[in-house]
Amino acid sequence: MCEKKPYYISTAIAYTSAKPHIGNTYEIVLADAIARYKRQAGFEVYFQTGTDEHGQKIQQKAEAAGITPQEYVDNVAGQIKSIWDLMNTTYDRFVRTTDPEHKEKVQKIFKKMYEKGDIYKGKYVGKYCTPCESFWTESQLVDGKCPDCGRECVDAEEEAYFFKMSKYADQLMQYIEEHPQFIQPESRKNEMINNFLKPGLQDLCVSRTSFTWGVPVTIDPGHVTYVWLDALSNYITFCGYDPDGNHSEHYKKFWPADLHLIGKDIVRFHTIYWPIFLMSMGEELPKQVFGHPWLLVKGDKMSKSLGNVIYADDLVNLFGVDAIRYFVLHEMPFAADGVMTYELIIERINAELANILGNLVNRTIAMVGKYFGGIVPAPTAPEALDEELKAVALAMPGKVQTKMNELKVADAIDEIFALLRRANKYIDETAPWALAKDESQKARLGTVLYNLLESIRFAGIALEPYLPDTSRRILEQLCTENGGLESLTTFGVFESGKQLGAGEILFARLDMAAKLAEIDAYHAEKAKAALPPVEIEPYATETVDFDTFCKSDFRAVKVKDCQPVKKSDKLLQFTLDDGTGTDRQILSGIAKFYKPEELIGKTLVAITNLPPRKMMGRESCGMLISAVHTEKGEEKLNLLMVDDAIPAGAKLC
RNA sequence: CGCGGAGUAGAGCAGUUGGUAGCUCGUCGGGCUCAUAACCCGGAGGUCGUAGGUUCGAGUCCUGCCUCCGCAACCA
Repeated sequence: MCEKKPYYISTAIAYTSAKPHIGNTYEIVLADAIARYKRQAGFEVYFQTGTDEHGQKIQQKAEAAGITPQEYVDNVAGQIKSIWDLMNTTYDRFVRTTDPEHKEKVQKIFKKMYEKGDIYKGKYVGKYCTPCESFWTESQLVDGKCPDCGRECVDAEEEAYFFKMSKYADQLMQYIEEHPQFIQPESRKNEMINNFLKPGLQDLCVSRTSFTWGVPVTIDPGHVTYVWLDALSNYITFCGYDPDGNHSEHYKKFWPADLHLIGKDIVRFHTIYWPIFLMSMGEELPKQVFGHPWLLVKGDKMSKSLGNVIYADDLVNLFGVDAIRYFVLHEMPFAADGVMTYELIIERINAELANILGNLVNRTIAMVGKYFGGIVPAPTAPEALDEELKAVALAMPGKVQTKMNELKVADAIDEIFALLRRANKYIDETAPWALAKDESQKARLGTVLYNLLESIRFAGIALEPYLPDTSRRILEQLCTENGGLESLTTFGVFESGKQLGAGEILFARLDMAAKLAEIDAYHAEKAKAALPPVEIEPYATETVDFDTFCKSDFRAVKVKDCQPVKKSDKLLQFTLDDGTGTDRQILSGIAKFYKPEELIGKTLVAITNLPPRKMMGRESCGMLISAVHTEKGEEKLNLLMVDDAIPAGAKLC
């Protein structure tokens, strides 16, 4: 047995500024599907993911939260890892750029580049917004003013280290031309060449002095390493690269990476800066960078301001892991952005997972139970009709391989579903229920069911990279092991004579309206839980002078009678004893909070010298005083009730 | 004229070197009853964004125009 071929796949490391949404999560699921497939195809896979934890934004967020940056990133990195785990992803290593070993290596890399002359000290010239303490480029300014605060910016400069990008431009251009697969998809490659390489690369500023949360530059205290130099290095520092040259066996085996899987928004960093950094270090370049498209919600980019952010954990709660894996993997085109809506998810689950896959497995197992007592029959009576089904099954693994080698995961899944569709058709063609009525057709019936079970086994194994949990459940129902792709070279490997169980529903059909209502309720509940427990009105910033305050005549009043006001769902009508001997009538919009009868006899507080006002045709002379606050987003009100020992009419001052 | 991509059936998409327009969903009709009202078959629905050109023949090649989108260099 020859040694397995290595395959190194990475995702971009996630920036720990906030919890990742389903669009971010798509990347790890896609990488996982590829990694699982490569393992299945016999590669020794190294799958690395993790978090990018430095930068000004994180420092600011931590300050705002009143915690240290390290505490902040520990928390977010934990959230990210738990979502990766929830999605059932099989990364081999989860790396974090705050790892001391990584930081030390980055420092050495920086120094090495500096000593080589690729990094030099210069001056960064730009626009500076003094109140914001931020540098901006001309192009970032909005109408010549700070994009953050809108105030004037001034010309300013600061010391900084620059990387000589142009030195390696020709070399990179040549690499891109000689390796047509390097940048995928093609349109991104054109973008990079035309927008960046052809006009000529400018030197890149690779240090910052405006904040401290980063990898310190050893040769010049006060400077921290540019986050991209820090972040991109993760692909080698955690793989066993040693700036001093004593690389680990792991590094020698896996570098250069076979695939950096990243979002299309950061293609530039991975196909220009990163290769050039590697050239400077004298290391080989990754074989391929794939800038995957984005997952849009109803055609819009997910963003907090649009309020359309969808998180993976919520989706998993609502639909289950494999349904969501299936959706993102199958619904995303290779190069264009994919669209996600709840309606679409439900449609896909019903039409494909429940109807085509789940129902096929279920009806087949049910027939084996009904006609053979659950014992797997032997295929003793083949007919010409069977050949087409067998041919589709046997061709499927090769078709999947072709698609997966092009990273066309959605198309690969379609190839497996083509077999499932063909199997459903085969049932119709052979009509097992008709064969069952004729005892002389028993062997033929058994053969038909065997062919179906074997086809399901093919699909079950092939689905493992995409729907790992479902794959396992299918094979469990067939009482067989996952024999890997090598068990899919012959049709007829499935063992007959075994006793199968009753079978279980793999994916239940969802009722569109009911599920959408459930989703609404879920989000409403969640939104409520996220609201602050108690919220109070902001304090008045204006002062009121003492004389003005004294003009308000507050009195203790006793409730003689209280009645709801007809045709009003808010108002209560109070008859009050205010100590004058004449009843005072006040209307108050608190019916939502109190029942009239529970207030009779209580001693309340009212302001009595407001001008009388008509409400619903009745006069209100004054206003009852209440305390108001918000609880879990809900308005709460409590009438101010005072000691019953206080006589009616007593003045409050 | 900054660069690039896209415009094909109600929706989402395929259409390699130019040779009779396909797939999935939806919709309508039929079949079947093993199964999760599922599965199977069939129909309707497109002047392939637009105007020209090359050609015996253009969704495919060329040119102009319209619309949408991505990128445009230190916001990581």
